[in-house]
Amino acid sequence: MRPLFHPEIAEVPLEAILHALSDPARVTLFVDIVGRECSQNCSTLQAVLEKPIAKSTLSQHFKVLREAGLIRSERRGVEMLNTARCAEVEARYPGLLAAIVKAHSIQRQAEAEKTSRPAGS
Amino acid sequence: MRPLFHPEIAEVPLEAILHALSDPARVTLFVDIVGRECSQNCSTLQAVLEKPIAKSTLSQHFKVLREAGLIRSERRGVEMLNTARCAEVEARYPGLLAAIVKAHSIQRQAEAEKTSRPAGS
DNA sequence: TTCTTTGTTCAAAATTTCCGAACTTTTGAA
DNA sequence: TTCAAAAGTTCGGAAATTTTGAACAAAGAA
Repeated sequence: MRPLFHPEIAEVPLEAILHALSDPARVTLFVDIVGRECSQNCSTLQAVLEKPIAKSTLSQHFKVLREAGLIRSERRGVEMLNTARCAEVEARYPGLLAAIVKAHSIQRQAEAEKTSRPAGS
Repeated sequence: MRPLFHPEIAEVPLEAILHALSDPARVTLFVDIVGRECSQNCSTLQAVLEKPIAKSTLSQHFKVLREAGLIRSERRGVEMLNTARCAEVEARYPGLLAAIVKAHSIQRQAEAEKTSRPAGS
């Protein structure tokens, strides 16, 4: 298996970062990774998604996050441990990831309130 | 011609905003609109793009920005005047647009320096 | 009216994404 | 060792999205 490619943040276009996080599944996975103490493998992380997706699609999503410089994936035995590269991205694009993670949280909160109060109350 | 649709920011998923700005042409157009005092029509704004694109593609790009709640387009005679909806987006997702606009500026700056100093100097 | 300018819509081509099947790598059990 | 299971990757075709030229619509000027 070819070694995984991890670009320097300086090599990653801003558009690639935004594209990586413009997918519902990917931004959810990334925010979850950011919020964890310990790195987790891909299959475990899939559990945070609302809709189940194919294993090959999940692999592709992790590749997109990795090549956007957002996560680092290390092989640990048979699994991959994924960690966020927040500090590196922050060094180049200050405030970017924090704003997106916060926005995601705000959206989740709004959805939760919408669900608990079905129609105008 | 059907009236243009402008969603409430609360109705726009975060992913739609990120997707709208994940395209090189769209983020460039948007950042340009944000930086202008006066609203501009679509054709004029096309001049800020590096690569020329088809008129129909440009129209589609503005539609994507509009439906992501990022710009407001008003018909003024035969042309469309576009303005950014920064304040509204800021109210829901604090810091998001500022961070992206700033990141875009940082990237432009880095590209400029790279061009003036071709290979390691 | 007729022409020009600006932007939209439509349908087909080009590109990207998703998924199932097959494959690789590593671990652990027999 | 050998075999099987687990976790991901790769590949090829199907499905979805994007791009584009051509035709169309609307407003204003001649």
